[in-house]
Amino acid sequence: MAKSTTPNKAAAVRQRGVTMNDVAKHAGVSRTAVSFVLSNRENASISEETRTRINDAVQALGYRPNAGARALASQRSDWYGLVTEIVTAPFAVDIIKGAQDQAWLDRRFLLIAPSDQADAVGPNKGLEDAAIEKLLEQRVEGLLYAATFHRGVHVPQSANEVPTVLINCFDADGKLPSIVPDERAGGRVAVERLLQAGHTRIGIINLDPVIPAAVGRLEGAREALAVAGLELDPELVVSGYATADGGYEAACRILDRYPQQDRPTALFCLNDRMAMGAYDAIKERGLTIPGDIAVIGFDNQELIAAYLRPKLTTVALPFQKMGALGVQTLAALTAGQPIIADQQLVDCPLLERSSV
Amino acid sequence: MAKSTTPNKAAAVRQRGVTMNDVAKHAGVSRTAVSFVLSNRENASISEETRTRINDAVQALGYRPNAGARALASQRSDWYGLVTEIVTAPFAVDIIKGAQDQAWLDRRFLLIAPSDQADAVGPNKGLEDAAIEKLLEQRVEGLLYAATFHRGVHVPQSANEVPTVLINCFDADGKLPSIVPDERAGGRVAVERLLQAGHTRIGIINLDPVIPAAVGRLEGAREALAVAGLELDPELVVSGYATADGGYEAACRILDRYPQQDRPTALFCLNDRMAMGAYDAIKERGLTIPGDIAVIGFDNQELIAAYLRPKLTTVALPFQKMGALGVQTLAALTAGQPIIADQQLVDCPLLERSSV
DNA sequence: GGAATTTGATAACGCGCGTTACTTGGAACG
DNA sequence: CGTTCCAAGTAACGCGCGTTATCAAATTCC
Repeated sequence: MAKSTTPNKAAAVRQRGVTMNDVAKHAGVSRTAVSFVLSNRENASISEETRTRINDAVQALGYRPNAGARALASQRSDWYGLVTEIVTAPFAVDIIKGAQDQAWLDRRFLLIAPSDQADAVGPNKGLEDAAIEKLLEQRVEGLLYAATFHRGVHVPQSANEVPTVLINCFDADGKLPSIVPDERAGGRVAVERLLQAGHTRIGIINLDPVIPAAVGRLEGAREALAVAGLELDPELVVSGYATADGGYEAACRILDRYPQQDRPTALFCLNDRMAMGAYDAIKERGLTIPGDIAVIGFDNQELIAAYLRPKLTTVALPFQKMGALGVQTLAALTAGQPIIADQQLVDCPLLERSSV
Repeated sequence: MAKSTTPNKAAAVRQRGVTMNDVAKHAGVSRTAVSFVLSNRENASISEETRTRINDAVQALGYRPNAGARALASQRSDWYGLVTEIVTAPFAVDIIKGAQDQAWLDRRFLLIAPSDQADAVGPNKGLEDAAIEKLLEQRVEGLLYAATFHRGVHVPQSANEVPTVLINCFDADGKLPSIVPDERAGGRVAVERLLQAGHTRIGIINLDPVIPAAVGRLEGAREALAVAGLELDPELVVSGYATADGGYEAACRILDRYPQQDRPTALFCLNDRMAMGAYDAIKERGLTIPGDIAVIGFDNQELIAAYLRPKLTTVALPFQKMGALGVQTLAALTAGQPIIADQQLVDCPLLERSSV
C-alpha cells in the first residue's frame, strides 16, 4: 500500500468539534444570536426565551469556544509572553508563579519562553531573539522579561513592538518600565532588627560589591546604623563568593580576627547560602545561634532558611509580588493607561524565624 | 467629553501588522504563492526567481506569520497544555524546564495552567477543571499533567478529549500513560554505593511508609542488601516527618539506640531535607561525615545537597528528563504512533559528592 | 390610522492563512 | 501543425468567530 492511501488514522478520526453554527442550528437561531449571547453584549436585543434556548444548546452540545478563532476575529489575544532565564535556572521561579496567578485572575494566558541572557555569548546566543520572535508570532499583547537576579539587562529590539515590562531587572540602555526589589529598604530592615535585639557590633558578609543587590543592601545597612548613631566599620565588612563555602570562609575570617570581647555579636549575611556557611563556622567554634552570635540572611531561599537549625531569620525577596505586579503593570500598559512609575520598588519583608 | 467619543488612543493607533497579502503585493505575486514559499511545500512549482523575490519581500516588510490564523486554517495548533501544581509549589520546577526545553526543540509551545490537586477540597476546588477547560479552548493538541511528588492522581474527565500524559504521578483510576521515577532502582543504587564503601550496618531514615517514594526506595534498599547476602533489619529503619527536623529527630533516635560498636556506620536518608537534619545530629555528637558516619540522601535538592558541608552524595530525581520524556511521549501520541509502555520508569542517577 | 420608533433577530463581510481546483503559456511529441 | 503535457502560478473556498448593517414585526406616538 502506498503511503498516501493510508492517512494517519488518529488524525483522520479526530472529530471537528462543535462550533457556533452547530449551537445555532440546535437552538434554531442564527449564529449571530449565539455570538451575542455568549459574549453577552449589553446592547444586544435578544429575548430571554431564546437566550435560554441558546444556553441550553451550548450545554447540550458541550460547546467550547475556539480561542484562536476568537482572537483572529477580535484582533485581541488575551496572551502575554514571559521571557525568562528562570526556566533555565529556577532560582527565582516564584516570579513565574506570581505572574501566572495574576494572569489567571485577569483571565489571560502566559506564554513562557526560554531566555539565556545569562550566557548571551554562549552556544545559545540568539535563543532569546528567537523566543521573542515566536511570542510575537503568537500575537502576545505584551511582554514580561524576568531575570534570576537583580541586574541591568539589554532587551532585544523586537521587544519594542509591544508593551514590555521588566521584572527583577532594569533596562540598561532604554526606558522600559521595571519592577525591582527595594534592596536598600531590605538592608535597612535587616540591620534595624539586629539593632533592636541589642547588637551594635555587626559583621557584614558581603556579596560581590558591584552588583545592585550588594550596593543596595549595604547602603540600607549604613542608613540603619546612621539612624542609631553608629557608623559602618569597613573592617567588619568582608566579601566572599555567594555560596555556602564562601560564607563559611568569610565568617571564619571575621570571627577569628578579633579577641572575644571585640568580636561581632551578629552577622548580616547578604544571602542565605552564605548564611548557611556562616552557621557552620559559628557552630565549629562552639558558639551558639542566636545566643552567642545572631545571624540574619537575605533572599529567603525556603529550602535553606526554613530548614537550617535554628531556622534562619532573613529578608525575603518578593518574587511572587514582583511577578504579579509585572502582569498588572502590563495590563495597564496594554489598556493604554499611564503607569505609576518607570521603576517600581517592591518591599522586602523581614521574616522572623529563630536566628536572631 | 463623553467616554465614547474618545476611544483609547493606544489601541486605535496600533497598526495592523503586515500580512501575507502585503507581502504578495510587494512581490507582485499572489498570496497563494507566498503561502507556498513560506511553508515550503515540496510539490509546489515556484520558480527560483519568484521564490527569492518573495523572500526578499518578507525581509523588506518584516513580515511575521500569524500563528493563530495559521492554526485556524490548518486545524493544528502546535500547542501542548501543561497542568501542574508545580506553579503553586515549585518543588519540582525542573519538570517545567525539561518539558519546556523539549517543546522548544520540537517547535511547540507549552501553555502552562495552574492546578491544585493537592488541596482538591480546599478553596480552589474546581480551579483544575477550569484550567483544563481553558487549555482545551486554546485547542491544545495534548495535555501534560504533572505532580510535585510521586503519587496517584485523579485526572478530570475533560482531559480525555485529547491525548494526555502524566508526569511524576500515575492515573489512580484509568489507563493514562505516565512517566515516573524508578524509585526502586534509586534505592538500590544508594545502598549499593554504601555497601561498596564497606558499610554493612546501614540505618535508614524513612518517609511516611505508605507513599510510593518510600515503598519503592525501601524495596530497592532491600534488594541491594539481599544481593550482598544481608537482610534489612527492621530496627534500623526509622520513620519521621519529611523535614530537616524530622530527619534530625530520627537520626538522634537511631544513633543513640546502640552502643558505639553496634551503631550504624552509614545513614540512608530517603530525602535530602531529612539528611540535612541528620547532619546536625551527627555533628552534634562529635562525629564526622563521612569518616564516622556516611550519609546518602535522595532527591538532589540542589540548594541543600550542593551546599551542605560536606556536600551531600545523593540520588537525583530526574525531573528534567521526566518533563522532556513527557513531551516526547505526547508528541508520539498526537502523531498517532504507539507508545513504548503505559508506565515509563526513568532512572534516578547517583550523584557522588563528599558524604560517603 | 398612518408614521415613527423599538424589539428581536439575521445576512454578510472580514480576520490571516492553508489548501484545492483551475488556468495559462510554452515545450515536447507524433 | 494539432495534441499532450508540464511548469508556474492563481482564484476561490473555508477555518470559527466578531461585528456591522439591515430587516421584519411589534409597539408607540401624534
